Amino acid sequence: PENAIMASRGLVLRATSLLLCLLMTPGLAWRGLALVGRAARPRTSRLAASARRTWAIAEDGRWVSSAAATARGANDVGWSGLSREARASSDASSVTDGDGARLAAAARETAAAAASPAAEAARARPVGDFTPGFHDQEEVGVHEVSDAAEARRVAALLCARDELIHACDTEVADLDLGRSPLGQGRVLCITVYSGPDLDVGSGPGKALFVDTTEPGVLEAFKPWLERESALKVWHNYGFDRHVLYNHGVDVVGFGGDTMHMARLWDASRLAGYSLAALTEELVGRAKVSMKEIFGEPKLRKDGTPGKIIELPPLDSLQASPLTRPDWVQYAVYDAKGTWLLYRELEARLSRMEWLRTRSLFDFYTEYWRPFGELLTDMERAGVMVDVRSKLPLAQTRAQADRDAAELTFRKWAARYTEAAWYMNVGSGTQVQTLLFGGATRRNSAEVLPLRRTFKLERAAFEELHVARLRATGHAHGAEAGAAAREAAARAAAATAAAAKM
DNA sequence: CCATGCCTATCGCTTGCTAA
DNA sequence: TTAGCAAGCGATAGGCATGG
Repeated sequence: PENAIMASRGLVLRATSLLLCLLMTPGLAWRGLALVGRAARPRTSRLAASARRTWAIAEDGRWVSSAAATARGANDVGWSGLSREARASSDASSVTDGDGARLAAAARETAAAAASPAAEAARARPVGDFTPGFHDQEEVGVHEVSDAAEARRVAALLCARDELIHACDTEVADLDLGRSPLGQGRVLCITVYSGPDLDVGSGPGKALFVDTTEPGVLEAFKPWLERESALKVWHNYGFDRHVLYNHGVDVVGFGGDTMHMARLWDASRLAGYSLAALTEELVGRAKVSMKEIFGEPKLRKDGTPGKIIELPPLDSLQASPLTRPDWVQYAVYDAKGTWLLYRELEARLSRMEWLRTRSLFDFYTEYWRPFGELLTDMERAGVMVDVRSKLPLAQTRAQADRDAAELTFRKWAARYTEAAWYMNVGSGTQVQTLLFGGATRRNSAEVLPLRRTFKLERAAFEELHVARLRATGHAHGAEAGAAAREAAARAAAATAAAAKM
């Protein structure tokens, strides 16, 4: 249709998980039901809780968690100051080898030692049961690909290893997380882990860090990414496929999506389906978030660090020699995590029966995997919406329907509590008070308040009041307006009186 | 001493989301 | 479908400096 324009790609993207839910077989639905009882298990593991902790440096130079630091009154020894120092010494020791994480850790230790001689002893056994964040993580061996010639060489080697399953991930800059990755986002790097056997010249079992900000590198990898017979597994394939498509790379050779596989394995996970949660739980591999590794406290006007942690632009984390080693480790860690998770989920699904003689992994391979590929095609195409003629009509109709439903609700609610006529029907808190005020929570002794007071804009009040008078047939036209103003004045006087008390 | 302005932190409520 | 969570936002409290 000539007037139709493309819209709502985000809508399609969001429909992905819903569609996957709809695909559930009866067997799966039953499984989901049975798992509800698991809700009682601890939501957060000890590891996850520790990873979320922030760290400070005490006067004696030792690392302490923020809670402990506050208790000692040591939280004023700003850790951002130390972090800068650490980076300065990391710079001084010339970051040239790929051994970034260890180097940065050493730099931090140097800085800590400089802060106090007592730190030397403390360094061997840090306060608490773990060392700070990121450097707890296993270090992944890396083969860096940073120029076109090397990219061509490595991509050719990959093309010769179609028997392997290659786990891939990307890091992306210039992305608005609230919007679809189609048409926005710049791929900074691709990371690949193909198992312990692949050796591209620097030894077996290395992960690849492919720097796509260098000219010609992505082009050199394009043939492998577009190679149907090279099976690549991802965590949330759609996202990576779309951002790569922005660069003219049409990824095919879909080997699997660990997010979808996890959904098939357990469709009712309270912890969700993030790579971090799944790898921690299924392969016992903790992950520290980007914000915790690279976040810096926002400086207040007076220069002292504030409480808000900000993430620098991601392209600068990759480009700066101070952060690049940690960045490479971070990126590669996810690719290896995806590979490990794939293997684990393959094993778990293979142990689950489907059609008596077959397994849920067969089901995944035969149905969900091709459907996963199809879904990304659908997302790419989007949904045609006739914005000029159909959409305004649909909107008008939807709004009228909603207004009518709201009026019905107000009439009903006001029969029980007069003030409910004026409530914000979109507020969960207000609806909760109306329906459950005075009730006791199932899991605790807490009793929901029987009565709560909510603020209301004068204009909104007047509008609702007019609607109320109209609905109850007490007044019409100008009369209603006058009544509303009167009521508003009464309400304002009451509020003022209450404020004085 | 008080008023004022600027700033940050925090609170309560709404909203959107369940991935990245 | 649902509960629970967290981001975002406006309102507000409180710290601090300045100025009369």
